[in-house]
Amino acid sequence: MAKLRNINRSLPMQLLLARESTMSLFRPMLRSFGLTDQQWRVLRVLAGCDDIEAFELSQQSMILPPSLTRIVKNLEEDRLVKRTTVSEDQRKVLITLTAKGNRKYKQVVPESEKIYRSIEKKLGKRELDDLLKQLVTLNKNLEN
Amino acid sequence: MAKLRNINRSLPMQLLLARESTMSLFRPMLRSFGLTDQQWRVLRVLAGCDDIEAFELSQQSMILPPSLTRIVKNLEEDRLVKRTTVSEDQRKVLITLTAKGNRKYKQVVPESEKIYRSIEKKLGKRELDDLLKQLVTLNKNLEN
DNA sequence: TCATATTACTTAATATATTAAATAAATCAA
DNA sequence: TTGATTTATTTAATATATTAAGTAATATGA
Repeated sequence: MAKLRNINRSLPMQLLLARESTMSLFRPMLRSFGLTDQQWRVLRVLAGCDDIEAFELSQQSMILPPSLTRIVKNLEEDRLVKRTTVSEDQRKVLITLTAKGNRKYKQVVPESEKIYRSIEKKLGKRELDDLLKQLVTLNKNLEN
Repeated sequence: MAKLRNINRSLPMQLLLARESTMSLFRPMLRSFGLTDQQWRVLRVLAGCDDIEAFELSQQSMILPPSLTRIVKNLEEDRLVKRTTVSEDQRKVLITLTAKGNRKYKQVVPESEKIYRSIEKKLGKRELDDLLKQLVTLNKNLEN
């Protein structure tokens, strides 16, 4: 009978485990700021630009459009982001960070970096850089 | 102002992207068998043992207990798994694969391996093994 | 120009994730 | 032995993921 590979040899499983191991270090910090993982991904992208179209935000934050619709709605209710429509193309929606959103972002950044440096310390900077390089290569080679 | 690292240098983001790139290759196949990602993770663990306690299944499938409760309930409605309670400790629940569940598992395995080999071909076996080794190390070093 | 197709986003439906609280069985301590 | 604690699982509440369908604005072509 055909047997499936062991979990230790399964790329999808090891990636899932790695993502979880890593995020579990950041999650308590994000929650202490009242943010979910996904909300933070959105704020992070928005902090890197003046404004951005919904589709582009979806790509960069790796959140599918239907989820993004609700996440942005919730962030808007918290006054962290603002939505406007583009007059030249009324289908499009522009999303921007509010001043409050920017303050929140600036509060989280140093805490996030602190955690990141603790990971660097645990793994070794060289090993981490090497792993990152391999992941970037993987992602390049698998993108369809 | 403190600036956050670029996404290309963010381990959590690259892991998320890698997991997505990889799973997007398996997902259509799993859906064609009427399975979600998580349902497949559960079947896969169950196929490796006669029966298993809910907590242990939760660990091995990397699904939190509350999610597992519903996933197992759905799989039970599809007659792919069976639940029984342990007489020595009535708190515990044992989950087993049914004959139907085992047939489903055996159908999926060769298709899954086929996709895995196509990934090996795209990335190179040596590179893939190396990446896996690094991920296993990462997971070992970050487990609390 | 006007029907058709495409684009950008939203809504809907079902499944899963996360955290907290609840339940019930088993264990422990006085 | 019994009241308190712990363990194993489930329920509940809110947030997100995934796929399909819907809506409205824009672009395209005869």
